Amino acid sequence: MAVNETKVARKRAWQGAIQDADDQFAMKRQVVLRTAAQIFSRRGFHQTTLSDIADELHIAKPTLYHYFKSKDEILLEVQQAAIQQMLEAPVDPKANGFEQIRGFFHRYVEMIVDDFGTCLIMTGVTPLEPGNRSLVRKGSKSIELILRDMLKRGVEDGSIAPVDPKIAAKFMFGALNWIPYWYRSDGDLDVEGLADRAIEFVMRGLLKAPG
Amino acid sequence: MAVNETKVARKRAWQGAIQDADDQFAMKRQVVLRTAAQIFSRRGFHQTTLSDIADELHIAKPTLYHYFKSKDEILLEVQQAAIQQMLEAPVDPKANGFEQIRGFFHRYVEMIVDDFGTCLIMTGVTPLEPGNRSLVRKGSKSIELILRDMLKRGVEDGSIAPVDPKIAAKFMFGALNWIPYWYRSDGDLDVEGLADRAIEFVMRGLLKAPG
DNA sequence: CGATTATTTGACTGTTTGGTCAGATTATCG
DNA sequence: CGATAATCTGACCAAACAGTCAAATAATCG
Repeated sequence: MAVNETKVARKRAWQGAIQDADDQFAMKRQVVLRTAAQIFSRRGFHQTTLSDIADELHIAKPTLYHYFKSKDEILLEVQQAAIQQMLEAPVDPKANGFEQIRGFFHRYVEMIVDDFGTCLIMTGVTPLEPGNRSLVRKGSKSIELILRDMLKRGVEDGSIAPVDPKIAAKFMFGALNWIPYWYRSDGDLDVEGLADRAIEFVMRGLLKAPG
Repeated sequence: MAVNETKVARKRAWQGAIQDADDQFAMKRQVVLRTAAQIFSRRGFHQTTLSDIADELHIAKPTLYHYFKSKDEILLEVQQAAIQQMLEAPVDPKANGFEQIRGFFHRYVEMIVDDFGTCLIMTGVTPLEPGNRSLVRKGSKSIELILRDMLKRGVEDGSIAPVDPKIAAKFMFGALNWIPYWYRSDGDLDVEGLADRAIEFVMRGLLKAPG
């Protein structure tokens, strides 16, 4: 049963059965973050108590405070992880706009179906305290600006049709950001297939010569 | 100042200055729902206290319980209102799939930029208690099925390109559902303009003969 | 007017839950 | 082993907040 496998894996991860891990502390933090991200996404931030997270990990609530200073910090780190995954992705500087955009969306879909990315979208930034909220907003904005620049580049180098980068980016992100609300990775469509479909849908409007 | 105008209007509405209204009770309920929807969308359901809503209306918290039996019921009615707005919209049975879809999206954009629709999307159903959550999910599903049927019709009557109605609908709704997260009706783009852009983006993938 | 009903509210309660803390347990290492 | 540090936890606290209730006020109507 998949559920029990997950539980076993989680317990093993927590107890440090993975021998070659050097930094237990950092590793356990990661396990907390992943678990929290999953529960936050499923039940919502405010419907999830710290005890819920602790129970899932078979530890006591105060133990969480050994690794994080607040519930808010947990959510912040989850979301920052998702954002960083996008920001540190390499971009081929030699590719034209169209190709860069396709690569960008491929990474974006992968990011967003991951626990952290899903939590970034489904939980949103509203639960965060103002300071942290601004941080995440800033990160999200950076990601958006990357796409906008690629769109501009594509229009200029003629690899895509002339579009308003601001508006186009909004609709495109919308189509992709909604994925966590309906996509289940255990269904017919695997992540690769999803990415293909998503890219096809979202980029059709960018084609110059129709086909 | 727009804010103060809103406040005055709200107070007037509450106090029943609108003379020709017959049913004060029903009217005040509506005012509560609109106000709640706005605050829920802005701050999130759990960040909004009933006192917040009451304060905005210049009434006391217990007064709200004269009109609604719980916070949950308020959210439920807000979301049901949005859904009903879509479900009761007329569909031209003589139009082909393409035209029906365009009309559908136009109404959908109007619904979603409204307080109720925005709250439906931004607050989501997770805060609702299970029974009510199912109700709203069911309504949303009905809306989705309407679009799917139109897509199927369009493919069959040849007015749109052959697409998988299920997947296409998901991406299309995504692009539109994300609107509340970025669109401000007080900016350059008015609702009509937004609807045009949205429909253009979302329907480009449905065009058979390109152009 | 007086009486009946609808509307409103100040004061209160019960519960939930994020967060704390002192002490227990376990691991590390000289 | 013994001591020092890291990890973990049971018991507790304080604040926030949905919801209650008895009583006050306002509206309706004979």
